[in-house]
Amino acid sequence: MTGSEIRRSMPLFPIGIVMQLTELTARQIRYYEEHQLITPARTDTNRRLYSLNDIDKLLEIKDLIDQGVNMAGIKQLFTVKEQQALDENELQKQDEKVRRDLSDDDLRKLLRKEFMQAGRFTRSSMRQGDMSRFFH
Amino acid sequence: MTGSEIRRSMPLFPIGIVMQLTELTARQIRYYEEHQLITPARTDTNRRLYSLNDIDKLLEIKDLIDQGVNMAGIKQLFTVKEQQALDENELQKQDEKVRRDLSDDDLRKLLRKEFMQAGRFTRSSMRQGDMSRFFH
DNA sequence: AACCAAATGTTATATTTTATAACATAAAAA
DNA sequence: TTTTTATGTTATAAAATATAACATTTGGTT
Repeated sequence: MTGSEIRRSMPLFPIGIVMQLTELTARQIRYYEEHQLITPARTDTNRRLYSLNDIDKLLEIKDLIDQGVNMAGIKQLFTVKEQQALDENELQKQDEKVRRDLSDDDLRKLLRKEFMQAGRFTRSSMRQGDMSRFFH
Repeated sequence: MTGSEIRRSMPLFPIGIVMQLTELTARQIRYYEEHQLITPARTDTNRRLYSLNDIDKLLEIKDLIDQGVNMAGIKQLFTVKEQQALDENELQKQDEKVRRDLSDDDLRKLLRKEFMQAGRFTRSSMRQGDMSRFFH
């Protein structure tokens, strides 16, 4: 994990600050947590502490809600994006490896990965219908 | 003012977080404020809010105190460094101007500024003796 | 040694913030 | 129309913060 990723995931902000930064109410922020869209850390005295990543997510949530997406939709979007990020990371690592040492076997693996990547968003990982509102 | 400077001066952190990040007690942090080494913002309900800059300063203070510097010394160091930063900014702006349009007059001004800069730390702005412990 | 001031600790009290939970409500979905 | 979803509102308890006063420690002075 890189340094900036560590900093971005460091639990720093109490809910009051997060309210200001996101212009969400405490009720909303806790509700989104209840629906597992974020999982802030806790102090040893049970106070929630949010990271920069959490705040980014909350801003994304706010945006999506404005666009009419519900909790389930947002959750799906997050898992898809998470998967994408992992795939892209994997692709990049593969690319680097290829640049160092390109074997037939690696090439096959790489192509398979990129194929999977290209096929994203056509099926899988989202149950059909849920996201149909995006494609009309 | 640049974007990063704005972010670094944004009041974000309540004192509890600052205590963790700096490993200073609330008493110490407030004491340094009492001596005008930092001036955190206040919420409309009188809670202190510290910026990243404040936190950096507190870490510097901690370091200097470990080295035996007292409040007055730290204050002097801060004003000197502040002045330095302003001078450097000024120098840079002059440099840029020169690159665009170098007149004899500007050249004279620039040289005078750089001369001043070189002579820093020999006298002035610190009363002799206060900082002598640094130069033995 | 006795003293003094600087830096920090400790304690008490009042206010503010946060957590949890329950009930209320408006808008969207079924 | 009835349900569900997202959010508001209210009450209560616990934690965090502000202020101020007094206590303690420590290094330097006399």
